[in-house]
Amino acid sequence: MSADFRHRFFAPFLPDAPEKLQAITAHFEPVTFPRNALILEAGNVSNMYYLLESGYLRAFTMDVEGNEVTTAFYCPGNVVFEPYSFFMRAPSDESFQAITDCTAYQVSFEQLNMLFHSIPEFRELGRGILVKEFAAYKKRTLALINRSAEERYAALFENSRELFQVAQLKHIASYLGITDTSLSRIRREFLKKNDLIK
Amino acid sequence: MSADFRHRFFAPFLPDAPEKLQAITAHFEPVTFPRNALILEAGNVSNMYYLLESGYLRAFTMDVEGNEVTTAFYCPGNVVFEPYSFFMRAPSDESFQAITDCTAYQVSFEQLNMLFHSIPEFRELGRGILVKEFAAYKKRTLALINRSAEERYAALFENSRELFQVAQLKHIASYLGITDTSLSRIRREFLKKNDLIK
DNA sequence: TTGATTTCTTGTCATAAGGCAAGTCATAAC
DNA sequence: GTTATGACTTGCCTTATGACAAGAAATCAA
Repeated sequence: MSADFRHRFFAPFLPDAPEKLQAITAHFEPVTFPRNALILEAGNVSNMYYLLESGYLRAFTMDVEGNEVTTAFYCPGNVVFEPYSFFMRAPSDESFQAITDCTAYQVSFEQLNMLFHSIPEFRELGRGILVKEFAAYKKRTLALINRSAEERYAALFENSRELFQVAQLKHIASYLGITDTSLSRIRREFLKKNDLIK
Repeated sequence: MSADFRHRFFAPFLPDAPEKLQAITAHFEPVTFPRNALILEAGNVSNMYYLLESGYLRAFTMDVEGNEVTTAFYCPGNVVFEPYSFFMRAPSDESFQAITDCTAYQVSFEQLNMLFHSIPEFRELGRGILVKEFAAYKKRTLALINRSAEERYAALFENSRELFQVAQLKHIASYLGITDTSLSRIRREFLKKNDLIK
């Protein structure tokens, strides 16, 4: 049978410690966000750590000219938090926004820290999540240096087609490091090449 | 008086626990690297965590076409390690290379983990270093999206002029996301504009 | 010293992507 | 319905950067 999402998420990391698993999942409480909701606003301290069960989110920040730049997309199954603001208790440069209705589980900084202190395996898991996020970010930004915009578009498209049905073109564009105008043209060529035109 | 580098590095984080400070610094042993030495080779597991006391290092990886891309420069005072490989015990995608003779202090994964388990303050410090590295990386790569190559060059130049006297142009170029040809031209224009021509 | 190798510069040309503005289309507000 | 607003497309032109190749300068080896 399928336990709830929290349980399915953490169980593989604690196969032999059901009481610890229970202690952890009990602290992640369900929460929902309507489409367009701001989950975290830049300038505030990120105080919640989320497991995204369904729906899509994006992170964005403002560049020096005041333009929004989407820095991340979050898909179902992802962990959502801003590491620096969350752990250093500092104002966030980034905002999080729901791009569809979402369901998630959340835990506060205080609760998470308490769990880290009391459950070494959970501490290790938390660090693993952080370093995996970092590695994924490095890998993604490497493409900004050595792949063309069309290649970056194709990679994102293959990785998450559903995202393209819910995210705005301008958000995808700034995530890929190009303008919405360019993305519109790239998309046209891409669909033409791949005979995906409706 | 000035204690050694390890002590100066860690003392501000443990002002009230000299015995813990001593336990930590005792596990960081001095090491030197000659210019051009490969400190970590891609494919191997990163097993050492370094505090760089003097000299400069770079991290690099290979892109899909087999070109070297410099992903980071490390200056005196920096912490040097590859988080994913180090903590996940996985082969590294990146290599580290000394670009000058260097002196550093190193601690192994086993020793660091032991210290993390036994000294909660050190654990917090370790996490702080990791999230600061991540935040710095995010900030730097954001410039790849919204700043021109010349602006990225100027920022790096201001941030670390000494680096420009020791790092090769092609390494700086791939770090900035441009070719060495373009960097050569950008540098010429930059020096002209700023009346820095010798 | 000499030659070999690497590093850096410069020229010519091609191209990816941006800036700007107009136009279409869909959606929400009234 | 009509209008207003935002989302996306397209055209025209500019520009930053890349590709390639030749030459200059620096470094290293013998």
